[in-house]
Order: sequence, then C-alpha cells, then structure tokens
Amino acid sequence: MKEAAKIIFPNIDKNRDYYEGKYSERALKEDAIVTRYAPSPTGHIHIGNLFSCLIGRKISKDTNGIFYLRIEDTDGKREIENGIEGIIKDLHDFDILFDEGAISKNECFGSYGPYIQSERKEIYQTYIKDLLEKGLAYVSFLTPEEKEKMTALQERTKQRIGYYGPFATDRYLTEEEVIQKIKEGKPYVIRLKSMGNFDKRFVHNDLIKGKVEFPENDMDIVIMKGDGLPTYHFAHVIDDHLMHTTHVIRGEDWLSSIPVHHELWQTLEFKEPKYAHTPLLMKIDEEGVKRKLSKRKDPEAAISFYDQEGIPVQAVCLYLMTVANSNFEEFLLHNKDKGIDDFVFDFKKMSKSGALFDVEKLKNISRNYLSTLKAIDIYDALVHFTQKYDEEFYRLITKYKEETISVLNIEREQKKPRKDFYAYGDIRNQIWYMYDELFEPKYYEWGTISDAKEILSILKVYIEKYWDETDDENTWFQKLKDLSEEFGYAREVKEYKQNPEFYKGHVGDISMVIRVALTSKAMTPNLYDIVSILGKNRIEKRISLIEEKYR
RNA sequence: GGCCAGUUGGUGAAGUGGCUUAACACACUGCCCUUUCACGGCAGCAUUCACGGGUCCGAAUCCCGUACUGGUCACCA
Repeated sequence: MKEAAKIIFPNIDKNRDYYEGKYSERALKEDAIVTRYAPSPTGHIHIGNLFSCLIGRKISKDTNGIFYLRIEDTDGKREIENGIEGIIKDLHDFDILFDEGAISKNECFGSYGPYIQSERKEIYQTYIKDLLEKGLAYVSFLTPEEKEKMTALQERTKQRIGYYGPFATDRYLTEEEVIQKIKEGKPYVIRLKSMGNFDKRFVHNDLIKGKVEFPENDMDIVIMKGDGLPTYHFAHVIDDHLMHTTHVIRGEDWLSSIPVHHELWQTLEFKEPKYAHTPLLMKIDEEGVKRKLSKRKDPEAAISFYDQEGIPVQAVCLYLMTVANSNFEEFLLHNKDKGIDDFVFDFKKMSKSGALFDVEKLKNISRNYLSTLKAIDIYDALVHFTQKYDEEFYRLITKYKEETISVLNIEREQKKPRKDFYAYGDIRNQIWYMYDELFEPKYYEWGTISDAKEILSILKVYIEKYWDETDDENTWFQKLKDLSEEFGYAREVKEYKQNPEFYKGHVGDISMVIRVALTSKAMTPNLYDIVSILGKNRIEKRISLIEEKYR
C-alpha cells in the first residue's frame, strides 16, 4: 500500500527512526517509575481520575521517577472551551506538580513533548503510514449505516459484535480500489489489520488485578479517525512508548481494552509498560443501584465540588489514599506528624473491587485534618474560601480579623482539639452568632429554664453583680456557681443529682441561660471563651435584646 | 448476548490453610467524663466471610459450579 500511503499522507516525510532517535531512553535509575496523568479536556477533573493521578504522583515521587501531564484531546467534539486551562487550574488547586507536561493550551515543558495530543498528529501519522506500508494496517470505507447493519446481523445470528475476521471485508480491497475510492472522495478511516486469534489466550499481569487471562484481540480497530487524528488506543501506545512511560495507571474501565493494547504493543514492536488498573469509585444512587460515579449525574464526582464546599484538598487526598491503601489510615493514627509522603504505598494492598465513595468518611477525615491546623492557617484559608463563595462573610471576617482568629482558636491548640467543622464552608454555620451583623435570632433554644421572668432576672444579676472582664476561667466559673446559689440552684451537678428536691436546678442550667442569651444556641463551644471575646458591651446589648423580646 | 473482574457487619476494609470465639476506621447505640456541644474513655454492633459442592486432620483463605453486582464491547476517552 505504498502508493495509497503516499496519497493519504503527502506531507509525512519523517520515519519511525527519526522519532525513536529524537525521544531517546531516559537517563534514570533502573527502578525509577515514569508515569503520567492523561486527562481529556472535557470538564472538571473526575474524582476517580484524581484517585489514579495521586497514586501515579506518589509512586513516581517515591522512586525518583518522572510524573508528567499529557492532554488527550483527540476528540474535538467533546472538548469544552478552556478545557485545558480548567484542568491545569484544578490540578493547581490540589497542589499537584508535574516534572513535565502541558502548562497551558499551547505551552509545554519537558523534552518528550509536545504533551498535547492534537499537536502530535505528525508523529502518529508517521507510524500509521509505516503500518500501512508494511500491510499491518489498511484503509476502511465502512459507513456508519453499513456498520449498523452489520451489528444488527451479528446480534440476530448471536455472533460477536465488531469488525473482525470475515466481517472485515475492506481488508481485501486492492490498492487500486483504495486509491480509486479516495479519489472519489469517499470518507475513510485506517484500521489495524489484526493478527490475533480469539480462540487463543494470553495472560496479562496487572499490578493491581494480578494475572488476568484474555482471548487475543481479533478486532480490526480504528487507529486513525476520519479527521486524521488517532483513536485513544493508538495514541496511548505511541505516546507512552515515545515518552518512555514505565507504568500506566488508569481506571478499571480500561481493563477490557488490554487485548487491543497488547496487540498494538506487539505490532509496533514496542516494549510494553506495566499496567495498574485502579478500582472504580462507586456510589449508590436514588434507585439503590450501585454504579460508578458519573460526572454528569453526581456533583461529588467533579473535583470542583470540594472546592465549593470548602473541603480542604489535603483532606480529599488523605481520604483517597485511605481508599487506595486502607492501612494508610492506621499509619496516620500511629504517626500523627507524618503524611502521604512518608507512607509506603503498595499496589498489592489495593482493593480489587470498586469502592463506595463515602462522603461521611471524607468529612470525618476533613474534621480531623482541620482540627490539627493553627487558627491563623484556618483563618487564611477561610478568607480565601469566602472571597470566592461568600462575600458577606468575607467582609465580616476581614473587618474583624483578630476577633475571628480568636473565635477560630477556641479549644483549638490543645491536646484534644475541637472538631466541629468539616469544611471551610461549614464554619459560618458554627460561628455566625459571634458577629453582631449576623446576630438576629428568630428563636432562642432555651433549656430547663424557659420562664422569661426567671431568665431576665438571672441575666440582670449576672451582668451587674458577677461579671468582671478580668476574671480568669476558674474565677469566672466560681462566680457562675455563686450566681446559681443565689437563685436556688445547686453549685454542683452532682450535688443536685443527690438531692434534687433541695434545688430548682443546677449550675448547668444557669450556664445554659447565659449561653442561649448570648448565642441563641444550646450548643456552642466553651462559654468562657465566648463571653471573653464578646466583652461586656456586647453582652449587655444581647441581654437587652432579650429584654425587648420578652418584656 | 460475548469478554473481564468482583462478592468479608450499615460503610471502607484487614485477612494469602491452623495465632480469627474475623483487626482497624467511619456510622450507629448505651454508659462514663462534663456548665451545653465537641473531645476523650469504656462497652455493644458479622456465632460468620454470596450460595452449593469438593480438596484437607483443618477453609473467609485452595478447586469447581451457581447466583448476584460492576466494567466493557464507538471514527469517546
């Protein structure tokens, strides 16, 4: 098919050797892992892709290898506006750095580029031309209608569906016929001439799945589409060969294309890399069906979801690592000051089956993570978050910076810190009442003491007789006990429990009155910290609010 | 339908033939600590590893079959 090849690729003047020479072997230590993250610019990154991405970064880093970013944009139809920029931004948010790869729509760095597939057309075509010349590929004019008919026939006669064996009739077109059809302007693709035999089997050794046996591929799959760009299968093999990828890490949904890829590696006479097919992240949908997370149906499948919720990227990464290697969680438990970088990842410890993506567990990990941060760091991140998603709160926390930090610091830097929020987006719900601008309670969650008269007199006596700005926590609480006694409530809860008939209640009930009066909420962090931050003026103001309401 | 994979409490899972009366974590329940909440502590939560058969002195672990679940069968990746 030399003539036909010339007609199809008039401008391809290089040959295989040129590229083999240009992209020579990497000078790395023998066990160094070269791997990549290879997304399509079709929207925000999928959480499942991030999962394999994290694993790739981890193992390449651990072996002093290379981790690069390759953009797989061979399908113009599915590509979205600014898709590449979106991906790069998502990755930047997750602090994922590459050693090589695309950095924008038309910029790459590294010596094995370009790293954007649409810019590698000539490379693919050089290899396709070569296959065509060697008779290992051929031109096919099968129309969608013909394909449909064929599929229908195969279904009816219960045969395997696809373009193979006796169905692959274009295989037998003569060079003259091919040239004739091309000249007539008939649309065509280029297919691999498969040498496989479906009755023969081979063993694929997967890093995660272990030994998997497949029948050989015998499908004459399309390797070059009508638009001159390669299909995924072909581009994958060419790129990972020329970029000297040692490990391909991708979702399990690719496992079934192993026979195709296996044949491609052999036909092209390239050394096959190692494969690791990661389990899919699943969810149970409304109908109770377990299925893989879908970007279209499930908001939590897109990485942007976590940014919007304010779930820290560190927490997402920690969670994904526990899904990858569940012993990671225990490792962290015993090594509080360590992180993902210190952990020894092992493919063998990966689950072979799809994992339910558990948002509750993620929240828990996030809660724990946030509890280890310093107030100032939480504050900075909160500023960043609200700036993007909550302008009103942003203005408040920047206006009252010192106070906000104090609020965030309540019960924080201690041995067992509070864990009351799981996301930056959750913080406002927990501390809104500390801002006068937001404090307009519609409802007070009174506890045991709910009588307005009693409440008002307790508050009045408290502020007049027992409040002193300079009190430390212990003195402050002693005074609360004095106050309790004055109103006929027990100083100690135990005391009350022993002799309930002697008292109206106990110091806890009195504390609750003050707590609810100042915050409207029955559940808050430590009251002493709250009153200290509010200060006398604001306490009085909040008490008078109640007076107005209950007078 | 073909091909491939998986199946251990509500969830993620540990487990690789005897140490398992099945770790650990999340969730849930109860108790304790406690001025509320949170934290923390203690306890409970699979007499059993989808089901059936087999191998073996011995099986969640090995083999076979069945069922169910998922993935995949494009000029999409």
